[in-house]
Amino acid sequence: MAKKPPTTTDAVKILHNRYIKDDSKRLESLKEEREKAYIAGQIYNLRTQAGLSQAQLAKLVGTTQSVISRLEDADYDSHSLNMLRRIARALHCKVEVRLVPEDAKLAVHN
Amino acid sequence: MAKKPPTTTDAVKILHNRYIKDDSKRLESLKEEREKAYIAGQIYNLRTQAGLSQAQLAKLVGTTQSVISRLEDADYDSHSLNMLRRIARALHCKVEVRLVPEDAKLAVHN
DNA sequence: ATAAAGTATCGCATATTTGCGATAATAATT
DNA sequence: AATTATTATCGCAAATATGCGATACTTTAT
Repeated sequence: MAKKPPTTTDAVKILHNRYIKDDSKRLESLKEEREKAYIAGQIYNLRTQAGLSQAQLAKLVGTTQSVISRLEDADYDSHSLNMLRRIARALHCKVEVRLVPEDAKLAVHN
Repeated sequence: MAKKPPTTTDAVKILHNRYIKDDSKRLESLKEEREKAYIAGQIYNLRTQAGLSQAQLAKLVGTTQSVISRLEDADYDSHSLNMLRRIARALHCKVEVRLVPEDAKLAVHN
């Protein structure tokens, strides 16, 4: 749906913003951007914490380095759940997908 | 990756098991099955709670009834995040994706 | 029981994602 | 600074998901 924006972003910066800096500014209409950047960041985090290079993770997943790089691109938003599950499996994780109401005063308990 | 199993399952039964019956039996190796069934269930729940038919939701999403039916099939596991986001938007939700460690003793607080 | 509304399933064209090599760009090491 | 390792990006073929009409099946209402 969304086209790849012109600028080249890297997940590291996004992660920095998310975890190191205080995220005081919450632009209302950017939830999706944040979410997809967050996915990229999760993959990056899990991979590096596991001490793996993109090439190494790629081998575990059964694909190539460039694919991993694409997944860690914060601008990339065309994930399939299958791919995410493959990544997750290689990193001993599971994928949780939740459709959470936007305007919920109180989230449904789990 | 996973092939569509032979049996025809419907999300309602899954939901019933999940919400009405007590889920005492937790088969260890079926987390993925449960997760993908859970996605189907979430869509079904949100749609019906919104008082929409599949055809009505389809129109909101910009697709057809059969596509919605496919998404609510508990056996369907080939989602794309883009499609999930479209569904979510139509139902005033947002999609949250988390890669959570399998063997975590304690989950990271939200 | 019939009709109507809703849902499931099939088939195939179209669109999108992945596979993957090649190469450029960065970062790390020596 | 020069290698070497790592990551980013491009291009296109192959695989997979969606679009969507048709139709069977199911449920609900009359």
